[in-house]
Amino acid sequence: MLQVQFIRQNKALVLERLALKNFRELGVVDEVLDLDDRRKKLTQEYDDTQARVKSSSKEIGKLMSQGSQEEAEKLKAEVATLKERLAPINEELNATEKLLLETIVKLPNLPAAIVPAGKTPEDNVEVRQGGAKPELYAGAVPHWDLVKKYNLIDFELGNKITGSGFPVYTNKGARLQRALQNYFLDFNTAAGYIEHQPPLLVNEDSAFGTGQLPDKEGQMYFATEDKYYLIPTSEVPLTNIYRDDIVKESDLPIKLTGYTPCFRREAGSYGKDVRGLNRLHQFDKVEIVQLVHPDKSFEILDEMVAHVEKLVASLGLHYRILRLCGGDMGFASAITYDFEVYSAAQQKWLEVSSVSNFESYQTNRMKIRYKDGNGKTQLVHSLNGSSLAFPRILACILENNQTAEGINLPEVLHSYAGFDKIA
RNA sequence: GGUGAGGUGCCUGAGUGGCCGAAAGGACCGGUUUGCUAAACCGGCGUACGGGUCAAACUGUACCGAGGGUUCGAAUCCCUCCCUCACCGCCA
Repeated sequence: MLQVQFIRQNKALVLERLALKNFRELGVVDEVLDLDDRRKKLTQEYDDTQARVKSSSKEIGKLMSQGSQEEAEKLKAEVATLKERLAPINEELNATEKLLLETIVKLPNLPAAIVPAGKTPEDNVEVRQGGAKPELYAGAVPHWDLVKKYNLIDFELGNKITGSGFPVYTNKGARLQRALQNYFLDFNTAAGYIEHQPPLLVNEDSAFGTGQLPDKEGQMYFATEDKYYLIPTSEVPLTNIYRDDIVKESDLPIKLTGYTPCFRREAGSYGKDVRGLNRLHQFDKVEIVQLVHPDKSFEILDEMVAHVEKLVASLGLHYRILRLCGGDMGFASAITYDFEVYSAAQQKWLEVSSVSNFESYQTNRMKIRYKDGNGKTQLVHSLNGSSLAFPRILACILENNQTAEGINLPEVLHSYAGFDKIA
């Protein structure tokens, strides 16, 4: 969430940036400031009164030990009066703080200066393309036909066991998943990311920390009995590792990577966009997360983009990198680059990675800080990116490398998969 | 799931109603000193939200798992919840 202090000092900028993100309820900004004023005033009042209660209480103790019962009783009566005043102040203060929090979390992060204006994906700016556009042979088909033909994925079986969007990977399809996992993780750890295997269910605090709560409950599966959320991405448990911590400045940057299944309800999605592997309720992803010094986050964002680009390129896929416009960015992000790979058989671009700088938006929620040279506590910046999400990568690998004789795997996967061709 | 014990600062650990934001030791930071890959000594060393200040200094309040209660006063007493550990049960 945004910092009140920052909003107070940069109100005009905040309003302008929020508008770029197509955030309409600009009145929320004033609400936040009013509530914060009120909070301060009540805090002052409460603290002053409480200070008097405390000093009187000490006095009472002294009087009693001196045997001055009468004096003590008089003071007790005074304290009782003060405490009567204290209760309603405290109640109002708590209510105000709660409302302030509920209000300020409605504000999305401010888009960075270089974020393009716009409302829809059409307004995203293409930064660059890479890889060769695949030429398919005449008999080429989409991946949902290929996986059937070669027995790689059974969607119907997933329907039977669970429901739609929960595919069963079989034979070389399953093995390929395992290959992707190992390849991606090795690629990330080679770049200094520390591998983690986090829980797949998280508590409410964690879901709040990365910005899934409030408001996005509907996107997550929820285990009601224990009040745990199934993670929509490993970003959630990975970033929350450092929740409420003050890390050493010298420990930055902290680089994490992890493989997990991801669970998304994706309520309301339908049609050709969700065909085959294009959109699933359960899918696999390797994530990279960094916690960094605030002065470095944009530099590191570029590094992370370059890192993911190398990975995508190594798979021989035709890709493009988009800088998302204000309207298409996530709620918590200050700037996001999307990676899309080209599916020749579907003749469309498929998003496979999203790399974002959240600046202090998440860390302010999670209270992830470091001490600067002056001993002052500062928020670190958080970033993350997919490196990579499996299903669409898999779809493109299958589709783009199909021949009349079978599917040729990208060379980097040969040793991981244990085979180089699906036939 | 059952029974028992317990949750105190970065760590260990003392503290059963006022003198406790909290002993002591360790770690860490700064300094002094000793001619040796280190020791000794001195000092510092929580967080949050206010006030104050150019910034500090300084200062108020809260926090000893969380929330509530008793009391003039709570780390200390009571209640609820959460968590940890041990043993038993069950089990990958």
